[in-house]
Amino acid sequence: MKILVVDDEKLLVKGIKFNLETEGYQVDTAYDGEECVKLSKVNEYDLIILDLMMPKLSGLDACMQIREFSTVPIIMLTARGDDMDKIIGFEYGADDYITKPFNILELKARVRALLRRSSIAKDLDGAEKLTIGNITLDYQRHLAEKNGKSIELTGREFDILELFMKNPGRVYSRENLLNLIWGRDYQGDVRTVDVHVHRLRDKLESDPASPLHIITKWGVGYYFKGE
Amino acid sequence: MKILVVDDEKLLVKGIKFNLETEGYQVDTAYDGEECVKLSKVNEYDLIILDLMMPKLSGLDACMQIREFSTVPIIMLTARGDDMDKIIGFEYGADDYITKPFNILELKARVRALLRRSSIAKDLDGAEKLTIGNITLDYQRHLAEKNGKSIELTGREFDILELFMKNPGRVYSRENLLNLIWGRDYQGDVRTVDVHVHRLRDKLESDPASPLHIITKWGVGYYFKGE
DNA sequence: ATTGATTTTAACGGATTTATTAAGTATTAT
DNA sequence: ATAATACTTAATAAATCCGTTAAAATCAAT
Repeated sequence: MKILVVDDEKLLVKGIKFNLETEGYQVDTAYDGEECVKLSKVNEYDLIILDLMMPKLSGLDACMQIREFSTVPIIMLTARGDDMDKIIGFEYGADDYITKPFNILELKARVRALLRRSSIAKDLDGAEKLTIGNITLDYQRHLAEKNGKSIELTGREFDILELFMKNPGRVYSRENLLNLIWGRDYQGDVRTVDVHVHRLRDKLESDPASPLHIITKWGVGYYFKGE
Repeated sequence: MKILVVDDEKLLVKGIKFNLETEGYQVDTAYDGEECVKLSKVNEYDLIILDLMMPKLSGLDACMQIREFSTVPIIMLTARGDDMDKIIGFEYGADDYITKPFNILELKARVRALLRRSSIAKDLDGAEKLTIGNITLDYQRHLAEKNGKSIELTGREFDILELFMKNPGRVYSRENLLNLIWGRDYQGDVRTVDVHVHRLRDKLESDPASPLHIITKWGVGYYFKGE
């Protein structure tokens, strides 16, 4: 398991590196956002730990750039109070966050949890698949499967379903989805989301009128239910 | 709330103890690292305040030893300049630190912050949750849980329950609730509150007619009771 | 016990949110 | 360039929630 640790406080980076290495992980380090993006383009990391405040390129920007080409799990490090709201909303594509100063045991626990969660993605024969309940997402063929049957998905449909399936149960507002899937600078109608969800249901649900997997949280948004 | 204060300056320890006791905390004291570790093995402290420089066993070593068996929040006391790097950088497991000489008000504030933090916690899935007694509010799934069972809540219901659970025992008048949840300028009937409370009870209480959690303070309002 | 005030409960209609459909625009492939 | 596919917008229908009302039940005090 290969982890990249990025922070401009070199001592902190060394501390984390040391701790994670004793856990048996292979750890690379970087000290600013640019280096982080560069490294993660070249290497296949299983996890990235990323500080929010950094020179050259902030953690949030780095996170967004990485998300352009990778779905690697990212843990954000933040000072208490920072831009907490935005991070908690996970609008930038981070998977988890920890507030500084933190307890190294907590960091280890979260690293373990995220790696376990995402390791489901890389299946048996190296085939990149994500399965929740009786629905499987096939990354290589870029489609979904349900009870063995293939379901063709368009680009947007695939992205939405992937986000949902990576965090089953978690409710995403329409604004959330626009930010995460369409991008933060997208200036479109929120109702667009409804239509895409509708088409996803048409393809995925046995009875689209009373969906079992893509569920509406009234007044809030949508979420994915495993089974 | 039980706090352990450890420092070899006995006067300082007594001062802190006195101040924290006036805040309503129960305070134990120790004067070296060994005693600190021994005491924290026997007692369930909610917080430990630990000096860096101490005879027998330094604060850092004590901190590490405690971390072997406990995740209790720890605040380190350090002289300015001390081994700051190690505390900030190498993460021996302290949750916060204060440099001596310090202002007692600041210490109190940090104690409060650390103790409060433990109530709104994230579980290993990174989910934000607020738990009081056997009822849990799950922010990401936007619902409540009771004894492991999920309870769907509407928008208003969620807001009311959140306010209640953030201040258990505190009584809110109907006017209070209208101001806090509906907004200061809302011009509606106060009976609306009754109806929402009723619906909440229907979902949350085993026997809604004799509620255990959302309690009526007759002639005053409603409050939340943990267990 | 009776009375008056307060709270609980149930039901209804309006308001808001979501689902559905269809038509228009953009993108991609041939 | 044309056709096919994907995406967005807009309009209408359906579902859900919310606030009001009024009657029933409960409580506190005389």
